[in-house]
Amino acid sequence: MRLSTKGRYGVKAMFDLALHGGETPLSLKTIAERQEISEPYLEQLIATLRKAGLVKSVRGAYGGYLLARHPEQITVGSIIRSLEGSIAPAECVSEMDPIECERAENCVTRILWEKIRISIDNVIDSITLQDMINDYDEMCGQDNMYYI
Amino acid sequence: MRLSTKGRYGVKAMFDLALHGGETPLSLKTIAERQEISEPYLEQLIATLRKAGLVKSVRGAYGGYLLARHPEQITVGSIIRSLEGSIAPAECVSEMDPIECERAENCVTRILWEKIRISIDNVIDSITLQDMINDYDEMCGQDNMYYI
DNA sequence: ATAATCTTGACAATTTTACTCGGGTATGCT
DNA sequence: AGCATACCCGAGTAAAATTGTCAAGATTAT
Ligand code: FES
Ligand code: FES
Repeated sequence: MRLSTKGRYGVKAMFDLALHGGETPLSLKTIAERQEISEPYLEQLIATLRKAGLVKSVRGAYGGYLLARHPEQITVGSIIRSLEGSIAPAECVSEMDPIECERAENCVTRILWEKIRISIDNVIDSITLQDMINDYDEMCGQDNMYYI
Repeated sequence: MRLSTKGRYGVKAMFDLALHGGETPLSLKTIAERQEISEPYLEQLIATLRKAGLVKSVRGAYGGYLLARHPEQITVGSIIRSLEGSIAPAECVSEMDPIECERAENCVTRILWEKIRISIDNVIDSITLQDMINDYDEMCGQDNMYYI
């Protein structure tokens, strides 16, 4: 039940965009260096995020990436789901491509996997990038340092 | 965020023991056939469950496995955790072997992973094998058939 | 023009998963 | 005692997923 680096890096990159981004785009290089992610790898991930409509890209010199929406309108659920697919403990309870098991209608464990999936969904869909920024501000509020 | 077959088969096997087991032990072969799991593979898994103190074994002819405790005293959390390790979305928030990331004290995503982990823990620790049996009874209550 | 940057697709190393296999050990039954 | 039925243990292995790398092209500010 570990999230792969795709999902983890993706959230980190999106958080970086939410924290340091604004009107002017952030280059991939900047994000990759600050979050310590391999640049060519992040390239792949952010391409997925772009296709999912979570970031906008600006090509050419001084280009880069911008959040497609405001931080309070982007949930970590949408980020993780776009990079990892449905976060289902078993394929048969996936929202996107529910591969049916045989004997599915009589399967008790299926009920269990569904409960777990729903619980995860509830958490990740209820947390937005803005919530993370708030956590962040609270975390380094006293000394007013600018971490990461 | 998919559970591996270890966790899934483990829960299935334990549920089988809870449903069909009793005073006399169930042989590995019986469980493996009923749940459609490779017998030598299940052998590995149940060895882990035995070491975790979730099942007792009876060696020799007419031997097999028994639940170590009553179904209402065994949570699916304990089963999954013994087979898969801590169900942490990132290593740094694992309960068992929390491999610290660098910059951990300033990491915002860590708060997120922790929230996810806690939510999963809450679900799987609140569901026992007895709960699954109840779900099962309810599921095939009308026609009184004995599935699986 | 040119440098910076995104875009795309293919490729490769490493790790994990999901098993298999072979032989050993304990126990009930006849 | 001897045999069949089980559990017990450790090694090995093929396939899949993960985690990247790399090269060449397209776009745009300056
Ligand atoms: S595990 Fe998929 S229906 Fe039972
Ligand atoms: S991801 Fe582990 S501390 Fe940030």
